[in-house]
Amino acid sequence: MSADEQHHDPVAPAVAPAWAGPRRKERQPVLSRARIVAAALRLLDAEGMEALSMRKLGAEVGAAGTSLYRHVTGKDEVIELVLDEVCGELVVPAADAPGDWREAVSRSGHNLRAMTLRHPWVASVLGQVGPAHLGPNLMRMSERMLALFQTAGFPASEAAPAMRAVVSYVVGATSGEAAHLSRIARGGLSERNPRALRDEHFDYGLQRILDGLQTRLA
Amino acid sequence: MSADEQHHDPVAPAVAPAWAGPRRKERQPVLSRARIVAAALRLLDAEGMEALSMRKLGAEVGAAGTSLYRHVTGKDEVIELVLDEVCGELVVPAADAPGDWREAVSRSGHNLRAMTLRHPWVASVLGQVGPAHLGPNLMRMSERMLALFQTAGFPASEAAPAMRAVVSYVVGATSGEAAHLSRIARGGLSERNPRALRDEHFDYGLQRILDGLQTRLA
DNA sequence: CGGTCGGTGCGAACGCCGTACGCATCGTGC
DNA sequence: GCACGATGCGTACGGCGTTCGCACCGACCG
Repeated sequence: MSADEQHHDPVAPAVAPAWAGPRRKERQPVLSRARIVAAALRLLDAEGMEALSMRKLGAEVGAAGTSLYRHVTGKDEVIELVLDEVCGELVVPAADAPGDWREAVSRSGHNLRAMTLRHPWVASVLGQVGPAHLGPNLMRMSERMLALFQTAGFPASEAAPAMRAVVSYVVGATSGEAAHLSRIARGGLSERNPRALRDEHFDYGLQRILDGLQTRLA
Repeated sequence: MSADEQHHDPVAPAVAPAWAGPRRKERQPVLSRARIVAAALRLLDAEGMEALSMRKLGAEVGAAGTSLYRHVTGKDEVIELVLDEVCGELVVPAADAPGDWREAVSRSGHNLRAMTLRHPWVASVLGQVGPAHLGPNLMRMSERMLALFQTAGFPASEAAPAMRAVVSYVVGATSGEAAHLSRIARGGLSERNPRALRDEHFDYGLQRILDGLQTRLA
């Protein structure tokens, strides 16, 4: 056999392996940024934040851990990329869409919460990193939401603080929930609060914030 | 030399070291839970969450890293303990104190924020762990704050969600600030927002939530 | 007073981590 | 046909959390 598919293995047996036929399995896809963040997302959703290591991530894409560094500067960048990836799932209504601002902001808040509960590791990332350099997806959502407040009639100096208030509440409320879910998933305790009750509590706080913001529009 | 102060060193020289006199330096204070959490708090405040390692913590108390395990089950417990320690700094007014509920809750929120900004690593802990098993200090503060809402006249089913709304906002808003501060401290960028502006934005959101809650008391 | 015995500090070691580096390989443009 | 950049990877380094067994010490019991 030509020694071109088992390149320099120090303990390789001398016999020719039968699978020597197709030069490399299917090297078509190999490595790429997109493939890496997809694998990282799979790993994080399946096993949580502290299960993400460069070696495991390499195995997930079918490569050695150190190969990733050809495409990514390090673990931090992987986390930034995958965070922005899930931010692509966010939905916030356009500012010029029909319907009142309150409904639109409420939906956006629920959507942000739903995304974070789908990917509970997001809470850990936000705690550690904060949006260090917020990616394009997160930036886009941020701007869309700000537009919601601006067209609702909030004065220029208040639109941003108002948006921050809503987002802060959602992030804070959801962090607690996500940590709770992670603990459950990691085999800790059993589900205590039925889902409906958590939903109700979350919406209660969100509506109170919207009540408070609405008084500023009079 | 009596081999009782350099117990079993495989490459020890045969000559008697001169410093054999005072058997151990001053072994008076040695190790204890309190000493360990105090050292951990010092380390965390000085260098942040990811600088906390059992070895460094051991060095901080003047011991080997592995010695800590005689007093503490592991790193997680250290974090739980030190988190509850700083929660002892929290101040929330008594429910039967004079003054309106709104002022009391507002003060409590500002106090919680101030504590977290004094110890920015708290945000990381809340993100990762959530109050896993909330310690006695945190529990005490939680109950005091709940009492504030109950005596304010919130119906029994609303007092807890109302409290959670306020706490969630404060935690969410402060996490972002703390991450920002940590990045600044770690030498990243320069202070961009003056402190006063951040204070103002935080208070804006807090007051809007209180506005919203107040409407429920009519 | 001698002996034993639980509590305590610690060195060594295991397995994992993030990452730097140099080598082998491969596809591609001259 | 060949040189060269891009790419995958084995190796290695330093650090991490944690376990384990040994040395030591004070206290208690005879």
